[in-house]
Formats: sequence, C-alpha cells, structure tokens
Amino acid sequence: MKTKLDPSADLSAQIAAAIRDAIIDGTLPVDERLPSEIELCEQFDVSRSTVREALKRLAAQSLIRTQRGATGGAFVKRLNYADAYAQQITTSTLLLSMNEVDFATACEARFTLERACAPLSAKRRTPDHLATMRAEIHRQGQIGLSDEAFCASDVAFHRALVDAAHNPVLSYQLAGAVEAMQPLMNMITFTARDRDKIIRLHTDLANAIEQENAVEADRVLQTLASETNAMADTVFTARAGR
Amino acid sequence: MKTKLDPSADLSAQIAAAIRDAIIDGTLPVDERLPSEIELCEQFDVSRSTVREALKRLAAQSLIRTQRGATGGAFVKRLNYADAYAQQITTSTLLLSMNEVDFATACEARFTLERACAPLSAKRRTPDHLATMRAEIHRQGQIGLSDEAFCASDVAFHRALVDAAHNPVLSYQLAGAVEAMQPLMNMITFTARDRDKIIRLHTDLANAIEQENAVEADRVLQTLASETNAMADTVFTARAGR
DNA sequence: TGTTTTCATATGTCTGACAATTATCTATTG
DNA sequence: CAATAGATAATTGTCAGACATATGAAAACA
Repeated sequence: MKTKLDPSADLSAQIAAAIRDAIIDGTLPVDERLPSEIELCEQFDVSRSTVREALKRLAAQSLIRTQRGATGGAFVKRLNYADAYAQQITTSTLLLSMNEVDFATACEARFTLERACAPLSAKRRTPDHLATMRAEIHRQGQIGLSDEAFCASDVAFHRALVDAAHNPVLSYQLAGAVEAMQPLMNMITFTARDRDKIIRLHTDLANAIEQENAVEADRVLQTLASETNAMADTVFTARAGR
Repeated sequence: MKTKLDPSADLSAQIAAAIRDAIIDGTLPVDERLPSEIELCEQFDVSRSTVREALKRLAAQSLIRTQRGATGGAFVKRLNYADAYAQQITTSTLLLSMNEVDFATACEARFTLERACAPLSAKRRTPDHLATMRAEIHRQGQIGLSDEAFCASDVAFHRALVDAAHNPVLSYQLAGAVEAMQPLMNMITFTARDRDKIIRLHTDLANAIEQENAVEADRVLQTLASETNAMADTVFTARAGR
C-alpha cells in the first residue's frame, strides 16, 4: 500500500506524523513491529535516509524502540512513567525558562496544584513517604549546604508529598510543575533566616500529613506559598534596584 | 573543538543529548544558530546522516527549528505554549492508554486538579470564558449528538473552566489531565439521563463561577467527579458481566 | 537608483555501500 | 543423539558522495 505525501513539505515529518497517528489511535498496538526500513521506503516511496529520520523523530518522543539483528526492527514502545516524567520535566522547564514566565505565576500554579494533592496525601501517606520528607528536612538544616542543594532537597521534599497521594497520574502531572520551578528557585539566594522559616514550615507540613490533618496541611502550604513569593520579591526588587 | 562520543552506543542519540543539554542549561540561548550540519560532522567526527538524525530528534521535541537557504540552519526554538500543549497531551494520552490506568485513578487526578483550579477561576473569570462554557453546555443538550461529540464538548467546557483561572502555567499543566481523559470517556456510552445529569451539573458550575462562588463550584465538581465514576462503574461492570 | 542575474551556502533527498548485531539454520564432532 | 561451532540471512547503524531546492547577498545591468 503506497501512502501519499506532500512532496513540497518535510517528508520525514509527514511520515513520522502518519506513524504517530497510527500509534495514538491504536492502529499500531504496543509491541507491534513496524515494517522494516526498506518496506517503509517502498510504502512511502522515499529513500531510506528519509525513513530513518522519521523513525528517529518517533524515538525522540519515546514512541518506538529499535532493535538490531535478524528479528529486529522498530517496535511500538509502551510509554512508561519514567520516560513520560522525563519528557514532561524537560518541556515544563523549557516552557518556563524560555518564556519569561514571572515567578509569581509559576509559583501560584505549583502551590495550587500541591494544595489539591495534600488532602489525598494526608489520607494515604505511608511511613515510607514520611521518612523521605523528614530526611529531606534534615538535609535542609545542614550547615554549609549550597543554595542549589537546598533547592534540590526542597524539590525532593515536595515530590515525596505528592507521591504520598498514591496516584501515579497525579504524580506525573505534578512532576512538571514542581521540577520546573527549580531553575527559578535557584535564582534566589536564601538567607539563613529564610531557610529556617522554610524548614519550620516543612516540619509543620510533615506533621500535619502524619496526623492526617488535611486542613492544617493546606494552611501550611498557603503560608509556604506566600512566604516563597515574598522571598522572591525581596530578591528581585533588590536585584532590579542595583 | 572535537567532542568525544561512545562509539558503541547510538551516535545520533548521544549528539542529540549533548545539544539538548546545552539548550536546557542555557549554553545555547533562544534563536541561537547551531553550527551547520557540516560543522557538526567535524565537531563530532561523524557523517552527515548521523548529524541529521540527531537534529531530527531535537526537532521532534520542538527544541530546534530549521531553515533552508544561505542564511539558514538550525536554530534554538523558543518553546511556545501551543507546542508544549500538544506534546503534553500526546504524552498524557499515551501514558493512560498504554498502561491500563484504571478509570478511577485518572478520574481522581483530573478532578483533584480541576478543583484546585476552580477558586482561581471563580475569582478571575471573564465574560469570554463564561460564554464558552455556556455555549458548550448548549451544545451538550442538542439531540442526536454522538457520544464522541458529547465528550469533546465536555473537554472544551472543562478547558474553558481551567483557562478562566488566567494562569497559563496552570492551563498547560491541566491540559494533559483533561484531554487525556477523553479516550477513556469515549469508552462510556451515556444514557439520556446521564447526559441530563451532567448538563445540570455543568450549568450549576457555570453559575457558581459566574457568581464567584468558589465553595459552590467545589461542591459541584465533587458531585461531578463521583457521578462520573458511578457512570463508568455501571458501564464497566455491565461490560465485564457479558 | 532600481531591477535582474548570478552565486554561495545551507538544508532536503537519493543512492549505494559496508559495518555491526542477532536469530536461525547447518554442519561438525564427541 | 546432543552439543557446539560456524555459516547465513535479515535488520539496523554508519558512511560517502551526489544532486535538488531554497534563499540571502553580491554582482551585473538597465
């Protein structure tokens, strides 16, 4: 079956789109083997390089995997959470860093979503997630910790909070919001007093989650949101003044 | 400057990763022109096909755009919301459809996030978004509407609700959650009574948003969540019984 | 000065070749 | 007969070189 393409536009993009659509609508199920490169050449009436460029596009989106050898080929890949997380974080991070999204907007989005998560986390938290949260709080209190390491620990703390909700879809959706904030947070230099304040709020939050107190957790998150905004304001206005 | 690669692994993937890292960490700023394909060949000591496959991988992630001609080349692309939306929706949809995420989990994630959005939407809604919501409610009431069209309108309604919060980051994050549900919703056949119930709740929700009544909006969304789950339950148990 | 032509440069595509990997078949040998 | 070693075929990965096409800039010309 020959598939027609528009010769004036990018051929490899068109081929990739055709195959991608087939994967999304289920025509090509998971683990199905695509035709070999040579067969695709014939089907789309293009050269092998063009077919290969199309396949690489799909591989970049984790839609296919390839195997060499006799029974090899390109196979529809089951999109796993790890790959999806990675893509989501890359996209979210770039979206924020390239579009000069102001800190307040990103911050609002992040804490709004986290607050939505907190009631579920309070209800379903396991000792495992609580231990992670406590461990990160401890790390945040260590002296000599760099700002970057402090931010990284902050992200880990909040990821644990989200994961405690035990809903992988929710975790996936929030991964972008939480992780993408890190580069923005890294622009802030935290004073010792700032850190103390954050650590105290983190402790309050962990306690509230441990006690399954959703109302208190929400209150703490609101405070954390406004404190974070205030710190950012201080830093940015000071920087603008110079 | 020659960059060393591991010759035993996929060369084009390594080259793509190297350039991607440079874009993410800001070494290559937006609109910067990458070296020409020939120059990249020399830099990585590979053939042009390999370089091109690497560039196509980056293009698939909307990280670069290419231009032909004398002053052409590959340029770091500013990731815009439209591209980010599209990628997010593709990834989310596939994640749900390929991993047999059960309806309840996906539904919980979606409504949890939407409920987080509702207070902001109630505060900031404009006549524009309200009009979209009302228009979709009207469409949902038309007789002879297919299940698919009903679901599509449902998605449009909820997107308008989310967009009313006027936080593009939030809209982006929720796009995945809301749109990815559509294929799952399409598996449900709605009875006329189901539709009436949903339309009534949508109307209540639109009214609550119009009156800036966040508490009422949250209540309606909770009801909508449990009703949706109940409908899905009915359908799936009936289907399992056959 | 304004227009057309030419040219240089870059990506897009094609062809053909060889390398590397791997499952399967085949022959050999104990 | 069974186990092993080797040949074989299919498939992706990489390379080299060519031509097509698009496009901005310089050169030639009116």
